[in-house]
Amino acid sequence: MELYHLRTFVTVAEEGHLTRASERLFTSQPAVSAHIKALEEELGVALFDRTPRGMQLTPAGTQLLASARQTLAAASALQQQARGLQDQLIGTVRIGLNTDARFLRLIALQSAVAEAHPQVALEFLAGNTGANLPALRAGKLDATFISGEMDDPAIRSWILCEEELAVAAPAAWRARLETPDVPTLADQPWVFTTEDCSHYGVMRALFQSHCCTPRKTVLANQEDALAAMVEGGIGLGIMRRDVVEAAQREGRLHLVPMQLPSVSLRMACLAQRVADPLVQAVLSELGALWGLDLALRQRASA
Amino acid sequence: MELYHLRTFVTVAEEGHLTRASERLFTSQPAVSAHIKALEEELGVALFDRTPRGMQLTPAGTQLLASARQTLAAASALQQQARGLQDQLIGTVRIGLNTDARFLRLIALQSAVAEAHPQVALEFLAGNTGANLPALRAGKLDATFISGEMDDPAIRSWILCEEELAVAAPAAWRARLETPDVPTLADQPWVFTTEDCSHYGVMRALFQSHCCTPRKTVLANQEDALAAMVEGGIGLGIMRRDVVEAAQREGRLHLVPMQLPSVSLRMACLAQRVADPLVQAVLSELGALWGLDLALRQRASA
DNA sequence: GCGGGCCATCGGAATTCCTGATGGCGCCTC
DNA sequence: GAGGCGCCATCAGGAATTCCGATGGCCCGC
Repeated sequence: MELYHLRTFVTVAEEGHLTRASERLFTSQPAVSAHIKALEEELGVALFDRTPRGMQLTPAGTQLLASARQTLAAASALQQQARGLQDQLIGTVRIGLNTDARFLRLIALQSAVAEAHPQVALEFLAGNTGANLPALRAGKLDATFISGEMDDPAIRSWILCEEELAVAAPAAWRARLETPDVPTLADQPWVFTTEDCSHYGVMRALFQSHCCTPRKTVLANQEDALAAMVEGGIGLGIMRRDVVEAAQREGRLHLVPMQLPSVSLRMACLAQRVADPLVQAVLSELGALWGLDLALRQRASA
Repeated sequence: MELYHLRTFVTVAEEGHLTRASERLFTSQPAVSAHIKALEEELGVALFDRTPRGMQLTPAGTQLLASARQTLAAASALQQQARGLQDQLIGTVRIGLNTDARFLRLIALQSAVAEAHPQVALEFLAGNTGANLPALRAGKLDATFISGEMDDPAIRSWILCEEELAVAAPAAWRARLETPDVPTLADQPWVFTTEDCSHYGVMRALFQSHCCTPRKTVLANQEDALAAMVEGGIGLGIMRRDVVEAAQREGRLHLVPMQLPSVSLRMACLAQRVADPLVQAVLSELGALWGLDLALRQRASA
């Protein structure tokens, strides 16, 4: 039995599904299946019941899950303690992104961290809110930018700023969208994001409050792709207001005059990693950049 | 970082010596070196100072040693908890031997365990007190028979019986050893055992109390080999009294008329494994065989 | 009855780990 | 001062383990 067996066990227990667990663990489904099989054989206990709908913890599996978490927590505590003992902080911090580098002030962050901790490497990993949270939970990210609300007690997050959103339309649609009402907008084709993206929630809330459903034309889970499709005339989309404004000035997009609620841009990490010196290093410099006091604090109010 | 890294770390810390640690871990010295190197690189901390005399824990290594032990203890607790949850006890118990199977009542033990726990396999691994204790500490044995005193708090042991010992001589030496005094015996050639064998301690104590030293002719660390050498006329040796008596009746050995102190035959296991259901299964059946009440008890008085 | 979802297995590839041999360094003895 | 020994680090090759894409079996829903 090794720690990777336990990580797999815990992840499968949380997902109830081998394929989803393999995605969180960034490995393949047969690998996850083999980990569980090997662990069950070594422990001599069935951890899961296999059902057509997925993996269901057995009573024994439920009892052992806590011990597995304790073992992983002890190992994690050792790693964190080690980082506190380093002469100079050494390591790599993998940070998930959910929007463009300039908006997130990544260059300044990189410089600040490099200045304060020469032996800490940052890895900026493109993603989106929907992919980043699972990767964070799976331990594949050390911290991540996300947008929207966050109420998972296993995750700590700090609000960096409020992202103001706007409805973007192809420049050619300007005339027919001077002062549209919501049903008129719903009747237009839309470029959707994935459901786990905060923009999607804003869009859905908008239409639900007017009892109508937008026509989904296409889906794009990257902001660049969404912007390109809107500019290309495929449909409407929700983007950050400052981006739409800049594009409108350049004649590439039309900003539909409508007020949308903002979403909170956050920096998030696992609650149990908050004390990790590597995470602290990033939070500290990020806080300085955004004029905030991030650190070992109560979780920001949702 | 996996659990085998931590096992290596703890063992090297205890031994202060890569080669000795590799022997305890039943692996090779380069493998142990690589484990430590990999762990130090991952943690970003030097765990040991390399000296010509061996590996010396750094201050950071000393601090992390406790965390490593906690992690291993948590993993071990999970495994024990799993065994308690098995429908039927499943597993293998590796038992170290230090004398012949008949004396240790192994056949009866095997039958009793098989009857009570059909899915528990016993592995009887030949050894001696000197090799068995390191193997037990290294986790390569689950339990072991040993002889002699035991004062290591990390090990629990139960006295099964007192082994009466006797000095055996080649049958041809009968005439010159009718009623020998100790200096006379010391002047004879002797077949030694290794120093970690309890018989060695008895022999040394005998001569030290008379201020003389026996002549070492040859060394044998297996009882069979020792018996063969004594029968072959190479020298004297200390053996179990019942074995010498049986051989004398058959004319193969001469039992030198002299009283020796007895040594305690014990069953030992790691203190932290006492609660392990597999170990409990063996102790329970063994206790029934020897008419004793072994189990979750205070350690037997030394 | 058919298609889809889910997990288990297989064979081959990739990666990791181990081992025997060997080298470098420091210390001790002659 | 030189040589030998002890100890750890490295190397190359082999062994073992793990991973992955493909595929099969079973169950469920339409």
